[in-house]
Amino acid sequence: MGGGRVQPVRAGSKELIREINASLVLAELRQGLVSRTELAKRTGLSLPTVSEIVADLLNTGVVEEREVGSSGGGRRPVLLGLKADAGYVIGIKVTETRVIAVLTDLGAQIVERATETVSGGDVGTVVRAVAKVVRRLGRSKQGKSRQVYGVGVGLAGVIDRASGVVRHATYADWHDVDLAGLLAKRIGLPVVVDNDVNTLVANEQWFGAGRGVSDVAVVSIGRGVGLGMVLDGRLYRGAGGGAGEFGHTKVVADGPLCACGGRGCLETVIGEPAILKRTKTQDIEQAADRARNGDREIAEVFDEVGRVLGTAVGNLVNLLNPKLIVLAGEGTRESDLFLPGFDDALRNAVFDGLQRDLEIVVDDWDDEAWAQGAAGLFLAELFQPNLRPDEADRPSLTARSAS
Amino acid sequence: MGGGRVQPVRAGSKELIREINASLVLAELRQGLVSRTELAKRTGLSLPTVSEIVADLLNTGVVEEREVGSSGGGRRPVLLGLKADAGYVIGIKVTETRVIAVLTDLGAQIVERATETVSGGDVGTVVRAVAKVVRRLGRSKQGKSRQVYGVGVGLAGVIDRASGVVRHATYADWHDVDLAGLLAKRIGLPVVVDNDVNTLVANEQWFGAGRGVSDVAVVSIGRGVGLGMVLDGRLYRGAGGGAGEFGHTKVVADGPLCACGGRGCLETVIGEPAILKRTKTQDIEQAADRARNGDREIAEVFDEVGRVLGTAVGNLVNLLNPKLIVLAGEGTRESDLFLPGFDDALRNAVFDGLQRDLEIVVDDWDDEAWAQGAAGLFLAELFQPNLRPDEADRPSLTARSAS
DNA sequence: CCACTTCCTTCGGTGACCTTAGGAAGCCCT
DNA sequence: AGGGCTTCCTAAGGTCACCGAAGGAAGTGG
Repeated sequence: MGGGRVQPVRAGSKELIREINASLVLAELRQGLVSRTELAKRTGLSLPTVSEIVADLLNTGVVEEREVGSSGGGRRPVLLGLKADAGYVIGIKVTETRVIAVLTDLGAQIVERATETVSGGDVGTVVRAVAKVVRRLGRSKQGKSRQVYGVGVGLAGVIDRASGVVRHATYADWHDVDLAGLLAKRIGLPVVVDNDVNTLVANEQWFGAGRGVSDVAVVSIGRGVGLGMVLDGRLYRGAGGGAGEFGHTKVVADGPLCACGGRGCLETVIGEPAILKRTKTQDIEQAADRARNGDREIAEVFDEVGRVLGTAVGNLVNLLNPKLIVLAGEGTRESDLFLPGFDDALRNAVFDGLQRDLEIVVDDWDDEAWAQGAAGLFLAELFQPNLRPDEADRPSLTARSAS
Repeated sequence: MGGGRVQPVRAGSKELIREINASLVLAELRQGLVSRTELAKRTGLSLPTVSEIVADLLNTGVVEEREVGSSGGGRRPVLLGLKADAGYVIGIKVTETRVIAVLTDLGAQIVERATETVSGGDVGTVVRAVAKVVRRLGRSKQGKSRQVYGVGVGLAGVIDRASGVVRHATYADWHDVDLAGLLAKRIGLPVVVDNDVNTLVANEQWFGAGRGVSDVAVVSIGRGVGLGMVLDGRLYRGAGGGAGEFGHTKVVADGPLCACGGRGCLETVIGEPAILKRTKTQDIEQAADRARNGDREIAEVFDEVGRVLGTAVGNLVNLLNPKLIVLAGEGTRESDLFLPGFDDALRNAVFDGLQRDLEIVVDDWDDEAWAQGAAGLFLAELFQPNLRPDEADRPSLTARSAS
């Protein structure tokens, strides 16, 4: 049941070696055009090995020889690059009202989009809607069927990623729904389901500000407050997939009642509904506008929101000592109003010495970006070697099929 | 600078395979006596491979053939076991006043002890004291020199484990002291230095309640409050080795001033000095006795301590969703007084659904156990394969020396 | 004492790695 | 234009850890 016992690593074998090394090569190729020789240098592998791996990848069609580089007095290198259109991945963000989907190439660049409205939050409805957009994106406008490697899905809730089971969805009354299984069966593709904040994290880690940084926390603010973490270079999900319930950490003793049943949750102070209530406005934009136009009381509310968030994030830093904090979500649109207070409170809360290398980035994402993140999540799976013993049927670019 | 860029995994090679597989075999052997056939089943390796690896280990002297098991109608298995006295490891806990050292076998069982008093907290003094106990433990009573694989050291502070540099020590004015380097040079053995709570964690993970559990948080309470974490099966230290400053998370807005310069730190509420101050006693035992004998006011203080800690730990659970929480340290001696409040507050703070699989264990450790933990930390190094590319000169049982 | 079971070893094959050598393709200088 | 030099890549051969299959070793039970 999630977490459980440790089987530290998968048993070593020739195939494992090849997967690891192919992944190393692919990881370098994602950074841009590189020659074989350069690849050998960067990965630490010998040149013949790199050549052989590259030959494999060329064969599969994932990589292509691009152009010829320049050199100072010698044979010129053949630059290799990922063949972005060698295949596609679909990323999906499921919200209360809509299913937002994007088709991306292997570089996570968006190629096409599709949306479906849903209502009711019924599982069947959502599955049907997802199947519909996947079908639509699965073929080009000329009607040709596309090579789609799989689908990544993000939604708010507690999700056991290993099994793809939604333990509990935030905006619907789902319990222990095997969404990945249902979808995989329905659309016949590998499906990865994860918490939506984790999709953002994956995107950050692979394509955004967190690229190459091994310890990152992404805090999403908006209606709720979410948290995704990359620890030691890997997305951390907790024993039961429930890590990151940042919005329900208690920050006010005997504070206001939260939808979760607890009292004084962070969300009850800095979530959108809480702000609306305290500013007596209908709409967050309206509140922000007023604050910007001199409404001191409302400005005060935003300032306090920033301070509370700053302290909470500061405590997070004390616990985890990340190198980078990314603030994301709609809530960042009001960052001009709360950032000063946030910064101040953060500085006060963070233990001396953890400050110096800490970086804070505000990154505004729209719904489409979340979907793109979901695609990135699947890509991450695709590009990483299988070190764990379970996950045998994970999708992979590096595990060779028929050679 | 610490953390930094990701080099996801070490390049694959035959040696890596062997290291991984030897580690798998060793991991099984640590659980008890096992036959070759059984090892093959458990590790997923083929029998010939297991035999070969075992042959290697027998050769090295780490493993030995013990006895012959029983079978139902067939050749009886040769049971293999770790040869505990094949070598030793020294674990050391450095405190303000003493250097406590233990010599353990490869099963982390204590074989001998040694202590040195230190005063002043000067780096040179500590190094000399450590060297002294190591020298003493390094030879048996008959004066024969022992095979010692290395030394693990734990002390309170922010420590960059990769380099063994003490960024900041809690009870002394050390900054950026390369303790591991100094010690290694002085005693001529591999040295691993880490935060003392992490030594406890290592012990829990390998030999205690956390054995085989992949997500554990160990909270140490006493004079200060510490936190060590195993996340995804690995000790987590943060980008700069500074993770786990649980004692300096802010729990009271504008609370009392802490030694760290901040306000409202957890330590300022539940640390031993804080309790003494609030109960107006000289000695924590005394306070506890009074509470147990009916002093309502003091009992109230302990109850509140429990509640504050419970909420803080609850928030920790919300963030990380561990499977197990271990409470350790001298502070647990008063657990009868604060546990009820702790439990209550914890239950209220933890997000629904993260509760069900959560386990809480109180584990009282004395100073010697911390030293044993330090030994365990080194053993963990010794038994685990090198997956990372750096750490080339890490001590290891599995990387073969001259065959 | 012979069938049967279980444990372990021996042997040969595969594949991924490496090192070494050498061919290919460019530059530069006389 | 052609020989030297540099750089990039491929070819060939060796090593080693894995595996599967076959078989020897050591028991039990009829």
